[in-house]
Amino acid sequence: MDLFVSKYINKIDKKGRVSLPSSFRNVLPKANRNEIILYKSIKTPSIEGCGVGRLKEIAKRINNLDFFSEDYDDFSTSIFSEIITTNIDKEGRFLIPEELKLYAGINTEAAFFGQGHYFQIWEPKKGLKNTEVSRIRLLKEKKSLRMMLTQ
Amino acid sequence: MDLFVSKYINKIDKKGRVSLPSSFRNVLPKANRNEIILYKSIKTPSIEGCGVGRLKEIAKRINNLDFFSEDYDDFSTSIFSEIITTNIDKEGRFLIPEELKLYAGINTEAAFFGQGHYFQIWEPKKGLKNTEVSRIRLLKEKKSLRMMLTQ
DNA sequence: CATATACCCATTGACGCCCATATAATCCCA
DNA sequence: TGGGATTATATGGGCGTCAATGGGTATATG
Repeated sequence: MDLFVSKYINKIDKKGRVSLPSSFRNVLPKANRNEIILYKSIKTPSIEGCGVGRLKEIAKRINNLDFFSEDYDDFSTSIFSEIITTNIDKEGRFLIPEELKLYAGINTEAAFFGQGHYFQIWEPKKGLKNTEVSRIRLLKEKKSLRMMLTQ
Repeated sequence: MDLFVSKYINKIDKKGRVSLPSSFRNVLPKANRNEIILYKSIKTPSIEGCGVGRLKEIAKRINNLDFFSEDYDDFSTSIFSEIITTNIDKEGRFLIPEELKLYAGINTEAAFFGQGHYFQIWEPKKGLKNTEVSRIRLLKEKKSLRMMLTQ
């Protein structure tokens, strides 16, 4: 599987280390399997992460926005200037920078949520709440979640 | 046959393993015959499953949504983070995650129902009950449909 | 020199792999 | 065509490996 899927809740130890779920590590290209990038999610109090290869994709997305719009500046500033690269140790663990932990309200545990080509890291309770709200919003709006899944 | 059809009731052993019915295994592409994805059914207290190929389809579809829209987040959260991939061992067995077993009320036995391009896993009694209710509903609708047509 | 980070090793529990058996299905040949 | 032999499937259990976690120590970096 070459997508980030499922969710995991891992502990943060005294040194601040947390294991990137094994299935997430396997998504990273064999070449750069010991490095990921992290940045603040724009729309939620969470951290987003992915392999370094994904940077190009993000750049493309932003490039597709209207160059003269405020969004363009906002996104490119908030995302690019805030991106942090972090190394994964031999055991598959990495450090979440203090600033990002604060932003996401993370303390002793981190919840990893697969999002396909990237993933999110949440304070567990907030993350689970968010999933629920997301699902309810989709069902309420009668958006065809079912079609997405079954057709 | 490249469709999931028929129904089977299999035991869950002490280790939590259950055999994926042989005919279901044969539906999976030879390439990814040792991995399936599972997720909570939206409308019923059951688990739905299918091969990983479907997941890639879904990923493609979500990726085509506006990256910065709320829908994008909702879909990718509700789908990717809720999907669980699980491996099938040499004997054709797999583990049903605890969370999904709870959702479906499954304990010692699992009932597999073919649904064409995907399948459902039920607590046996609930599953049989559901087929019956389904059948009755269908008959009722047929009846009223016929009345509509002939009156 | 002090703090932070990387590397090494250890522990625990879960999971995958292997082997075994019983029952059912299929085959094959007289 | 009948009946024994072979194969497949569902199931059970032992055991090694790996993932998640904890901690000690070296190294780096300012």
